[in-house]
Parts: sequence; C-alpha cells; structure tokens
Amino acid sequence: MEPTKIEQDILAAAQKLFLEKGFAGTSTTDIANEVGCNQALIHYYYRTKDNLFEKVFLQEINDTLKMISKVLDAPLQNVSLTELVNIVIDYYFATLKQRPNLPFFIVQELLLNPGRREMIREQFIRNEYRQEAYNKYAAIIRRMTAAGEIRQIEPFALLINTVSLVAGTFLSLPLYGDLLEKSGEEQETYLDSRKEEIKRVLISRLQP
Amino acid sequence: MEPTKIEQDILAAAQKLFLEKGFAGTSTTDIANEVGCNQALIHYYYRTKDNLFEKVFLQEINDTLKMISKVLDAPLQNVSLTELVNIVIDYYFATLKQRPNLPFFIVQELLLNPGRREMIREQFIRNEYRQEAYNKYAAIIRRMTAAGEIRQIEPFALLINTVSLVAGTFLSLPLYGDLLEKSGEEQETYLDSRKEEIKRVLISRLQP
DNA sequence: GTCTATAAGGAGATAGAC
DNA sequence: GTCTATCTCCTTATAGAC
Repeated sequence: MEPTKIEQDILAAAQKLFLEKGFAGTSTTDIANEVGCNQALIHYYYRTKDNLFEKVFLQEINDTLKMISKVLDAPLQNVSLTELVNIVIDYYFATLKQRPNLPFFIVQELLLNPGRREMIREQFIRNEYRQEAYNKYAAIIRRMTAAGEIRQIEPFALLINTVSLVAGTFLSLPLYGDLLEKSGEEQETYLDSRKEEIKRVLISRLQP
Repeated sequence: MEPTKIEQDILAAAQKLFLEKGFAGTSTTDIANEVGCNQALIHYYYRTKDNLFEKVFLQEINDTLKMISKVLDAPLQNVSLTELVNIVIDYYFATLKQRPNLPFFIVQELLLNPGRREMIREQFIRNEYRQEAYNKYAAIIRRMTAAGEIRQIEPFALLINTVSLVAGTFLSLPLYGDLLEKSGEEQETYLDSRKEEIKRVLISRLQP
C-alpha cells in the first residue's frame, strides 16, 4: 500500500518539526499548520501523535543506518589508515550537515521517554542495515589490526570514540554559535576545523 | 536574604525532576508532590515555572564550573602528560558519576528552547568560574606545548575533544544499557573501559 | 476525505479562605 | 504561609456535517 501524497506531506511536516522541536514541543496543530490542513486530518491518517512519531523515528533510524552501511560498501580493502579515516569522516560530516539536528533528536527522544525505548529497541535490534553495517565495519577494523596496519583496538570502542567526537561537534554547534556569538560563516569554519581535528585524533589513536 | 528551608526544598525537588525529565516533562504539580506540599506554593515562592527553572539551571552551571575550576588548582605544574590526563579524566568521570544526567540536561535545555539561550548566554559569559577555569586550563596547555611536552594543539580544540568523548560516554550509557540490554554491573564496566580508552585517545593525540 | 465543532483532560497561574 | 478552588488556555482525540 503506497502512501498517498497527503500522507507523505504529513510525514514530512512531522519529521521537520519533531527534529526541530522534539516530540513534546510539537503539537498536532503545529503539524497541520505546516501541512496547510486542519488538525483533525493528522489524526484521521495517523490516529495518534505517538503513532506518527514512531513512524518518523523509525524512518530516521532506518535511513541513517542505510547511509552508514552504504559508505562501507566502497572498496576499502586496500586503503591506508589515513585514507580510511578521511573517507569515513568526510562522509559522516557531509551526511550530518544535511541533518544537523539528528544527533540531538536521537539523544533526546531516546533518553527522555523510557517508555518508548522498548519499541525502539525491537526495531533497532532486528534492523537489517544495522547488523550489516556493524559487521562490515568490524571486519575492516579486525583485518587492519591483524595486518598490523593499525594499533590494537576494540571495534566497538572505536565506534563510540568516533560517534562521540562527531556528534559532540554537531551538538556543540548551536552553542558555539549562540553562546560565543559566532556568525554562520564562523560556524562553517568551526565544522571544518573540527573535521580535521577529529581525523588527527583518530589517526593518532590508530597509528601503530 | 538567606533562602528558607521550604525554598531550598522546592529548589532541590525541581532540580531532581528537571534533571530527570526535562523542563517540558516536569509539571509544577510534580514538583509539589515531590516536596510534599500543594502546587500553589511553588508559584507563591517562585512565581513562574520558567523562573524556577532559571534558578535551577544557573545553579547547575555554576556548581559545575566551580568544580572544574577547583581541580585545576591542584599542583599541575610539574606533572607529566600521562599524569595530567589521568588526573583530569578521573576527576571528570567521578564528578559526572554523581550526576549522570547532567550532559543530557544541559544539551537538551540549551538546544531545545532558543528563547532561553539569551538568559543563559548572559550568565555564562559573565560567570567568574568559567573565565577562571578556562584561563587556568589554557595556560597549562600552552606551557606544555611551549616546553615540547605535548604536541601542538589549540586549547579550545582539546577541550571540545575531551568534553565530546566524556559527555558522549554518559549520553550513550542509558542506550548501552537499554538497547543492548546490559545490567548495572556491565554498565559500570562500560564506564571504566570508556575512561581508560579516553585516556589512551587523549595521550595518543598529545604525545609528541 | 476533509472540514468544523467539541469533548475531556492537563497545564500554569491566581484569588481568596484560613 | 499554606491551603482549596477555580480561571484560562492549550492539548489530543473524536463526532458528525458536508
């Protein structure tokens, strides 16, 4: 059952607003205004706000994992450590620049509402792209460790390092802009400098 | 004007609940129940929920900066790179273990409500402990760089690296526990292993 | 399918008794 | 100072006209 245009419009509007203002900060009336219809129509198509949120959240997770999996399909078998870090971090930054709120959104909704974690865990555990992406990734790290091209490290630990550094950059971006009163250009420069610094950190950690 | 006992009780209850469930997720009725009084009393002492939140938030920031400043008063002038990283990261972890929700709380409330950032910026900019802590910290890094004891690095970049890695660990902790279904003991082990890994990362990055 | 109207409940804030 | 009662507004969700 292909989703109709109006269903897609509602989903897109909900996605935009949930990402911006979170679940609690977005009312179904807000979503209706964004779509250009009345509030009852939101409920006609998605019944409850919770259900609509679930659809949005799962789609975000799915799309993200699919993208992550995709970059690992590039021929990474024979690249050097420096090349590997460059490819992964450049790609990661480019992806997040399109959705700068994504780290915040995921952190917020996953931490704030423990009641929703059950639903999320089920979908997360059985998500095919997640398994696939992690296995591809871990295989690369293990191979390079065995070949002596990088220092000994647990793939999971390296993953948390990378995600922390990159997500931390995007989480700190609005604070950098607001608290330190930086312009849009300066924020661009900040992102670029963080990108290069993160590469240095990862290469230092991995270089034998 | 010393705050009375009831005022302190309300503040403590509000702090607990805001840290747990965020501003939007906490009602003044919740706070009253936690205190053991009626909801009107909250408003009698603090007028609005916003005002109460402001008090809580500023106190959190102030306490945190004060603690950070304190550790930098230790005699760090003659320690090695490894010792310095050990002291700072151990202290940082011990502090956050007492308030594991703090990173999430700050991220959430700072990002979610742009209207509040103005108030926060003012307090943040003129906070004496912040200036003090950052200056002490930057002086140490610059001295060690000049002495050739660590590699060239911008103090601010190193700060963001450190905060990202440590905050990322605490933000990921409930996800680690929930999504991967880890017990409390395993979460303790996770924290310890993250602590040691973060030290390795920072030392690798800084070692000449 | 899409609308208006409205029900039902919860929120923050205040009035006024004690 | 502390309580109960209540006002007003906003939310989600549904009923029913078209």
